[in-house]
Amino acid sequence: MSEADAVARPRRADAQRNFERILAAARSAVVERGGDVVLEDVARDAGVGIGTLYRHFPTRQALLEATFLDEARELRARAEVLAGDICAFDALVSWLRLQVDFGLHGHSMGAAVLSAKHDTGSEIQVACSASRMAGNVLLRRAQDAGEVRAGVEIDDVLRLIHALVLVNGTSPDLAQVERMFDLVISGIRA
Amino acid sequence: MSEADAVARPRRADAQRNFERILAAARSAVVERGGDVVLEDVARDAGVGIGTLYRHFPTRQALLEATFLDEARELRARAEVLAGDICAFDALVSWLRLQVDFGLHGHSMGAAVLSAKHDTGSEIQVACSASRMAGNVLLRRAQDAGEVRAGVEIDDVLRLIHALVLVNGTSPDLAQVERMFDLVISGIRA
DNA sequence: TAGTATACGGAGGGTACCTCCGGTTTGCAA
DNA sequence: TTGCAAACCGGAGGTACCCTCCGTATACTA
Repeated sequence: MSEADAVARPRRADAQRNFERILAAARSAVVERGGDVVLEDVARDAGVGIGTLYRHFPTRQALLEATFLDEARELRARAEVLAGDICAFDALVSWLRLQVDFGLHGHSMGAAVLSAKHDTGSEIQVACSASRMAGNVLLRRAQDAGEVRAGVEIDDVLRLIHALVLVNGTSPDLAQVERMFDLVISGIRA
Repeated sequence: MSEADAVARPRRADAQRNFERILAAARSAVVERGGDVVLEDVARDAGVGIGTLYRHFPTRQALLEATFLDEARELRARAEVLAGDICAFDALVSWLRLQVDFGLHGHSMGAAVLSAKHDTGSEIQVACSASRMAGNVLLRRAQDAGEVRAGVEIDDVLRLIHALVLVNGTSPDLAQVERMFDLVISGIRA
């Protein structure tokens, strides 16, 4: 049922090539222009017609999600590494800070995408879920260590962090972002 | 230098009437459709041409700010009332919750507008400043009572609250909003 | 190499934004 | 009251972006 299965019949070579070109163009466009990319520009940068772009990514959202997929996967991987850290609380904080860094450093759309609702089973949904679960491990560990208040849920924390990123999207005041981040961290602390 | 002074020469009667009609239409449009109102619809609802709308409100932002002006003023007034409360902490929390309620209950654009940069001296900027200062009184009082951590700044708290509202703009899960709000409150608590 | 499923691309229709300017209305002065 | 200049109105139209549709081109298969 997953999209990976749907590619059982391999794509034509040109289609595969264009898919990758579009994604690459979209990535750099999102990095430098944020979430309100002009899709026609992406197509042009990719050396592809607008129709081709829309065939591969039926909606604007689909393209942005694809752009964000790598990031979601890396966040999961990082969480799993951090789960081996000695200090449970520091590990959690590091992971959360990573979300802020990712969000601010170009991929400002990440937060918006992450906080949106996705079709169950979509690649991005799966990746986000996995990332969230990995984060949840960090959270629970910190709670077991008595360093994070009981009752705090990973979804709420993440959503708050993403909100923080979103509102500081363009031209962020890094000092303020830092203080707001600290505010959130204080909020979860036991 | 304020806009109020600029109206020294009174507007023509029809201009005044249209100004108010447009504002009224914009308000109800924003309440039911959020920040991405279609300005042409607003003009039609106001019984006015699109050109007239743009003369009174040169930019989309200007219209939204005008829409939000009352809210900003009321938030200030509420803060000043709450400053008389017995419990400083409760007063602050009530005021912050008010921001969430206002933000969620239709005026979902409020947060976005509030968190944007405005021209110094503009009506909205003045109103926001006043509101923020009134809120700051509540915060300082709670800090003096030892109920809020020292070092917490009103700007950071408000921005975080507005971020919260923004990210829960359309179809908010009220229970989650509540939990996120609690998270913020815990974050400022001494 | 020929046939076919697949993919390409851009013209074009739709929506919303904002500007511009000819025509109209209003308020004031005589 | 009447005339006039300033102020105002309204919508046509240019721009930008979105997304769809379908005739043409291309890559795979036999």
